Amino acid sequence: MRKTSLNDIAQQLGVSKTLVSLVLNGKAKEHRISDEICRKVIDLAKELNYHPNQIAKGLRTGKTNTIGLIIAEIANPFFGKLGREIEREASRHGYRIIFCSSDEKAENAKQQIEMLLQGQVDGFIISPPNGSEEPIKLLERRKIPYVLIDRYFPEIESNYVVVDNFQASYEGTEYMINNNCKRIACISINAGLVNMDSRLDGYKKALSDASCKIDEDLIKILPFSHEINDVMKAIRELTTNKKNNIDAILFTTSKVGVMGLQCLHSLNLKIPDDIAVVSFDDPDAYKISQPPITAIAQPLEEIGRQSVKVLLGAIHNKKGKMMLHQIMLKTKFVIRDSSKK
Amino acid sequence: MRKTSLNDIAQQLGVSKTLVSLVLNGKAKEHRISDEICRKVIDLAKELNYHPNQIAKGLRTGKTNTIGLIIAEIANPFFGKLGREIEREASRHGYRIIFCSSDEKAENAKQQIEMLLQGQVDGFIISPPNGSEEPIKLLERRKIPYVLIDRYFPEIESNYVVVDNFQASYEGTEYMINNNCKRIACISINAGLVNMDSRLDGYKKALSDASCKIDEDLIKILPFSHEINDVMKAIRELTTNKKNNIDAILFTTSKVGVMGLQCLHSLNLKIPDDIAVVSFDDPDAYKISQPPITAIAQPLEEIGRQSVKVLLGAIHNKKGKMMLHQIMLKTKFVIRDSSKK
DNA sequence: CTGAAAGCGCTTACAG
DNA sequence: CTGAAAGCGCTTACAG
Repeated sequence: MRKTSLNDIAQQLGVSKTLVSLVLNGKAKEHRISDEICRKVIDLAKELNYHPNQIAKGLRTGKTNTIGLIIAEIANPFFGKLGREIEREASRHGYRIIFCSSDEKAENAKQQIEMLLQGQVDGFIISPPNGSEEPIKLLERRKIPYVLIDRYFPEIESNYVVVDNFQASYEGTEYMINNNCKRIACISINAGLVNMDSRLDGYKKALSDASCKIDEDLIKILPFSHEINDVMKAIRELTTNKKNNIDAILFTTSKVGVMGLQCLHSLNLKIPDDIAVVSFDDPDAYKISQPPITAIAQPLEEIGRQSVKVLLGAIHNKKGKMMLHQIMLKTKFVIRDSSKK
Repeated sequence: MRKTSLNDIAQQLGVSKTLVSLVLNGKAKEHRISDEICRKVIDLAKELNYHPNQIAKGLRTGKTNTIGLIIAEIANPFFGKLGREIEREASRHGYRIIFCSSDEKAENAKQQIEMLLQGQVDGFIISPPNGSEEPIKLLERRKIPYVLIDRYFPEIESNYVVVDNFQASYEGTEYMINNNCKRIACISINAGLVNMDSRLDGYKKALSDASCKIDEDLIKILPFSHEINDVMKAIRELTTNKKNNIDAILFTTSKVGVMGLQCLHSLNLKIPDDIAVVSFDDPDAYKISQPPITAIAQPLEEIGRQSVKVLLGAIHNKKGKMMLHQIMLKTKFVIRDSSKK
């Protein structure tokens, strides 16, 4: 049972492929094709269960209706949920998603971008790892539509959709200060990426605005690829050294946060009495945690929606003036029991 | 900056496209093409940063090096992690992944399969929703390589990679029985799907083998698309009705389990003292839960690996005899504090 | 109102 | 050892 092609329909009807193509693409009117033939073509197409070969169409038109999504890790719930939203919005517009997990490695992202550049996607949504400026610039040079999410490179003028990390972090830190936390530590990752740096800056600014000392010993930056023992080491250093004397932690990602909670539990530290906790992101785990964890929730649906919208705008507008869309969304501060002293 | 094509290389070198294609596809030897030309072609290709257009290649060869992955929900951590493993293994073999979330709706899966059937993928890995026999049979008729994961249809002779749900469920239930649980409830979903039915059967068999009564009132089956209030309703019914008198719950998925834990907490029921808990799957949330949740962990890496392997086997073997691969893997029972009475 | 023809960028018999 | 040609399944000027 071979797939039916345009030609099959044309031959059975004794008309040209041109005609069939025109009709099936809804261009019958503008070419004033007779209603009778129109109907015949449409009926037969349905009968033969005709679906145009997208590959052939893609080769001819240069459009694939496919978006390349490059994120850190689809297994990371943050990106999983974001991916779902992106898929949902893309699907509304007839686009499919090819996804690649970069593991936050620039080399991976580079290879993945180059691979998908080979005529397979109409554009990219990318959460660029540290050091991946080069492949992004390549997209720029080649005039491939793309939009960055979660972070961006200040030195590259590109479309992006991010959240206001500085403000979010400021708010979370300020809340802890107002809840009588005196020595607030911060465990973060990925130094150098603009989103993470902003989170750190927001934390510092909140402290200094409240006339709290910024103690570099209370700031732990983990390597890009961190595992639970990295988090454990950081927490041990923070909690065993008496002079640190911490009573709260801000986790700047849920991946770190989830691991951090495991560590705190295994060290028998009580939340929030011993250590108050606020974390970026809002995975399921935070809702069922005892106590539930105060979260800085990102508007995943909105990020997904906007990034697809901006990308499709760029795809359809390729020839027109490239308008830059740089969108910064608000996070939502979800207060739960982990941050109450 | 247009992409360089085969023709560009051929023209600059004054040779034919044939030659260039042959060389770049590593068929120089078997066509005894001179080393000198070989080198020239390869060097120029590198210099021009040539990458073959996969779409054109796909049209010609009928191969896209792309796998269609249809799962319930990429935002569901179980499928997210599984997706990651599938991506990893596929990537090792030079394959990309287009993913679609069916939301467990047969109609969605059908549309997604039909869409990707239009020449876009070489094969499918599918977690088929209830009632999606028809599109699966379509693949069968069209001789499209595919492999089912997580569940299968007993009446369709297909490749699949699943876990031994009966045994897993039996083991979890048996463990609770041996831990002095007398009245073990089961909250499940998706009646009719073979994996869920097996989980229920395993639960029942363990009870009857231990001479415990199977009380249908203790079995709650939620609709396909369940939200937390469905779970809440079930748990309320189980716990408020005195004659139910339950002291343990088996959750047959982590999605239900995570919601269930939220409900138990909000009802102020203590785990494991009031209610012991065992759940299928092992999301992060179970590790940081207090107490940590006893889990029936699925071998995600193995499922991912095997499903890709089986699929690629089928793709490469298309003409050969279709050997059926039906793989059933063992789960891992991870005992934690939630199930100790 | 309709069709013949070119071409998207490849691969692959076929011929020499 | 190398090349001309056909063709994958479409779309789209162009011509009438």
